[in-house]
Amino acid sequence: MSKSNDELFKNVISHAKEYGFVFPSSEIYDGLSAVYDYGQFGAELKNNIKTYWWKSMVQMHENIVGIDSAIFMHPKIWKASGHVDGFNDPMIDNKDSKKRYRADQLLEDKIAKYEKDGKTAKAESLQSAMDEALKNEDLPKLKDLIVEHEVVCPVSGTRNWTDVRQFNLMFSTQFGAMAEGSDEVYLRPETAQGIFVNFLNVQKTGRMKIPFGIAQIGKAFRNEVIARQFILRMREFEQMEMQFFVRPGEEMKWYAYWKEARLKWHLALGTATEKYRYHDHTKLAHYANAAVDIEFEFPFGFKEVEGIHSRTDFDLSQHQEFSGKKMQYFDPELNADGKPYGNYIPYVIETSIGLDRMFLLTLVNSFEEQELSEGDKTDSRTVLRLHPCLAPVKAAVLPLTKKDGLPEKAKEIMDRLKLDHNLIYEEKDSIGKRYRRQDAIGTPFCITVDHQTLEDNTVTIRHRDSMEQERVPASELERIIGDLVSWKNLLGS
RNA sequence: GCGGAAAUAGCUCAGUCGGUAGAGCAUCAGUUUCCCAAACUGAAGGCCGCGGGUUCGAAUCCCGUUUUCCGCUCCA
Repeated sequence: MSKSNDELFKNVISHAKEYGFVFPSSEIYDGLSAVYDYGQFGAELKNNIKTYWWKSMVQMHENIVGIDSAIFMHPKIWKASGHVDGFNDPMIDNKDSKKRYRADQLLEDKIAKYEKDGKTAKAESLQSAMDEALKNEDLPKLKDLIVEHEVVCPVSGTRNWTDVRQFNLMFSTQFGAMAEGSDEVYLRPETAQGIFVNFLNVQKTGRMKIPFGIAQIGKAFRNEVIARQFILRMREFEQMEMQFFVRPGEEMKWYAYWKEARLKWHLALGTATEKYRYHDHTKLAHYANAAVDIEFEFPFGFKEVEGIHSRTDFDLSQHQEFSGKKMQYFDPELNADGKPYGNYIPYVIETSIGLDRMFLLTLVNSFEEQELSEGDKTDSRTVLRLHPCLAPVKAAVLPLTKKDGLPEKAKEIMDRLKLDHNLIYEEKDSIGKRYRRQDAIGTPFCITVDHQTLEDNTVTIRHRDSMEQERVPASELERIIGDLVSWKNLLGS
């Protein structure tokens, strides 16, 4: 990270705290590692990002519906999804090189070496011993095998190993008040499974026809080995994701469609195109046949914000196998041969965006420290150039002074407009200072009531980005502000 | 998890040789001004991250711990 970017990121974090966007969790008790709370303006901004996503995905697509599934799910689901196996890795550290490895991978490498050297018998005996140990989750045995077969660290070349430890990335808790006899359940490590297990419910009750999508916004939990970089990687995080069910064989068409559509969603907010890039996966997860990340250039480099994955029929097939319920769809449409497509397990295209990352992206991208000095008068301001639809506060109503009946007039306007929008009323301090305070939280418009208002019932609207003002009739305010912050501006583009 | 750095007011930071804590900005009350950080007066705000130790005495020295940042590592 370059020094200026480092500074920028630190300033954004300070700003986020100082102006009530993000606080460290449990701060008065020294905080809890990698857990953060959203403050008064942060919660508003986050809600607006959710609304933008939900409206874009659900409201704007007649064939996409939204659900809200529970965080607790049947433990078998995580066996079916592969998380119980995939999220449990036996790890071992080399004390000299300080490198960490997956114990089973070190042994796999050793087996490969034995085979290459023609020591087939040794390879086979190690393989079966390792499989046995992994199956029984016998960690000391894995360590013994590493010692016995003289596995060395590829970096340091030494055999100075720690014990093998299990890293479970899923949080677990006891289901049922009595610890004894209760079952262990996991906090979901992803929201996707809540959609897959409701596939039949939604399809049937919603009379959904393929292709169709199910969207969801919700919390997920991962016990990351290391969680850092502010709210970029947290142990408790929120996902906004949509699973789009398609006919087998048509998945690549829809993959391409969503890849493009999702980037458009980001760019519609006005972010510079060069801040984004696609990152195509070459190494695919076990369930995917194509995957791409949409990455944003944070001050500390390009990082994944959203993923678009072609998940094939892996998840639904797994649930069909583990639950014994048929996860099929009957497609009555006629194919090229004039026959119905018939029964099949749909293929799935997933779009999954990290809400907290999108929040951080929005903060970083809108944060600007402007130099406004003129002549010998030094001046500057910090402004969040948020899209009006995302801004926590849509407008501030400000009487120019505290007397001459201006506050009364301003409150009258405030009472009318607050029926539609989240507003702030403020009469303390000079007008310039109040403008700057609103800039700092990204309020796009300031409505100023002055002496002329009392004469002809006009007010000024001061625009955050240009700092310019226009005078409009107070009676027109509802329409004008309504138009300026309307979702139409964002969804229509 | 390893290594490095840091932690003092809401924010950014100063604090000398170990002698009971300061600035700027922000906040609150008031006077004055009235369209882009005005000025003045006053107030509030601190277990110097936490816990031990050394010392007559610790923000300061030592040990531990927590949290954060950076680099590794991890991220099916």
